[in-house]
Amino acid sequence: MYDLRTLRDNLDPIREQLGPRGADVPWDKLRTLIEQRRTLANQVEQLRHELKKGSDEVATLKREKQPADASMAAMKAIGERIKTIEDELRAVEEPLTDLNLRIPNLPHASVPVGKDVSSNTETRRWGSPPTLTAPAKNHSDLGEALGILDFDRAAKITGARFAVLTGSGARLERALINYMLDRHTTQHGYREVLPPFLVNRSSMTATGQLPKFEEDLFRLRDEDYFLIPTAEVPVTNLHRDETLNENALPIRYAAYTPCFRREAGSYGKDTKGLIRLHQFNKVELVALSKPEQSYEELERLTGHAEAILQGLGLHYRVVTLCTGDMGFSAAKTYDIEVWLPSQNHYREISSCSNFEGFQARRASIRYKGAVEKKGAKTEFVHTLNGSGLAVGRTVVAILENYQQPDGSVLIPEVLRPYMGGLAQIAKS
RNA sequence: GGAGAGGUGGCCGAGUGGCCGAAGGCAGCAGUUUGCUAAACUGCCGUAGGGGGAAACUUCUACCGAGGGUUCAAAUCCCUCCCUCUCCGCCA
Repeated sequence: MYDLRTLRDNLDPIREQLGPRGADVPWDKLRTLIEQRRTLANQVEQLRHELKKGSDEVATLKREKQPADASMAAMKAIGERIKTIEDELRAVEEPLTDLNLRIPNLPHASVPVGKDVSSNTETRRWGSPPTLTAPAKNHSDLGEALGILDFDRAAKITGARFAVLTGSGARLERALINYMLDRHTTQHGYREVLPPFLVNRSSMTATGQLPKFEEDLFRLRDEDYFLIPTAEVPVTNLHRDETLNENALPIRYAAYTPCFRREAGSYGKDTKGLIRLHQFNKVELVALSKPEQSYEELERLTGHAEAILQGLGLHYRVVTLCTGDMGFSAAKTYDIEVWLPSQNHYREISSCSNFEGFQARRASIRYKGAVEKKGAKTEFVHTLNGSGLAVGRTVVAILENYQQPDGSVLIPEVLRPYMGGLAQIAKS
């Protein structure tokens, strides 16, 4: 969503900067609606001014016990005109707001231009792939053989794209959640949040999931509530409709939540295993910062997500997404991709984005200076978030990268305290 | 789920049709007084959008939970929805 005045004055530059991202925006219609809205709103304002003056006259006349019928009749006519024009205004504003909510964010100048994944750029790598003495097995075969993953029963009790973890598998998932949260809260300065997993339509609109991507979400039948696709939604919305004090920034939250996604349009992709599920666990990092510090904050936040992989000893690379591959709300995104031996390539395990003021405008999250300065304007904060990390995919990476020739899996050192000292998952 | 009460500015709280963007108080800011602190006194003190001005500022419009309606005129009357509180029931 854009400020209407900004949009009106910069429609062509915005269109140009969005490039292919703005391909499905009906620009001419948008331009027409903006102009119509302006004209109608001006008319309504003027008429209301007349009405207000006229009504005051009526009040004066009545107080002085003088006849007011003529004024009343005139004002009635104006009132009717206002009503007519207001209806027209509504008929313009509704589609205008809807269109405005469907325009994606502008990419930051440092983002590589391109139309798909082929234009993403690798920014850095850490570590190296493990040396396996036997051919790499994939995580679902390993997990099923170890008796810690059960996809058949998950399909029975729910359906495709769900998983059951049992025994050391369930404990590994829980250990990872705790390890991630502990590091982010005690070493990286985040405040832990445990939010609702269902949110309302306003929250989904504020962070950009709605109105454009409703088919990706699970929605309750009897209430207008949605299952969260990421903790980004409830956590960013903590401060919706608030004006924060400048001193409070930056605000950093870490939240564990399950995430629910319809995965519409991904039929046939990653059908096996834990990679793409309708429900998965994630520890999410969310930050609110002053605009001038948000890119510094993005680097920091990405580093915090990387620190988890480093702690676990997992090889990864960081990729800067190009303009065509970024999500709707993002101004800049780094994907962190972990090495998966069975696939012999990197898979996304975290996505860290700066949304600049895009979500903050939709959510009305602003800040103002601590000391009231003359001309100090209340401004929108910048919002950021990143996975730190997707827990299920971390389990995948551990199973595959730490697999042994006998089918057992070593537990990374840092997790052992969270696993009751367990050093290895073997078939029991 | 049933019954009742209520949502007004940063906070408390008055306002049941017009002179109300809204009394009064608290907090905040500026000043006077004061040996210091405190107190007292005076003034200022909401947000958003449009017009004018280099700016200080000025003017118009909107906003009293949200959205509709009645009326010349709505914080105030009517309808729908949301939220909070109290009691009862149920429940982890």
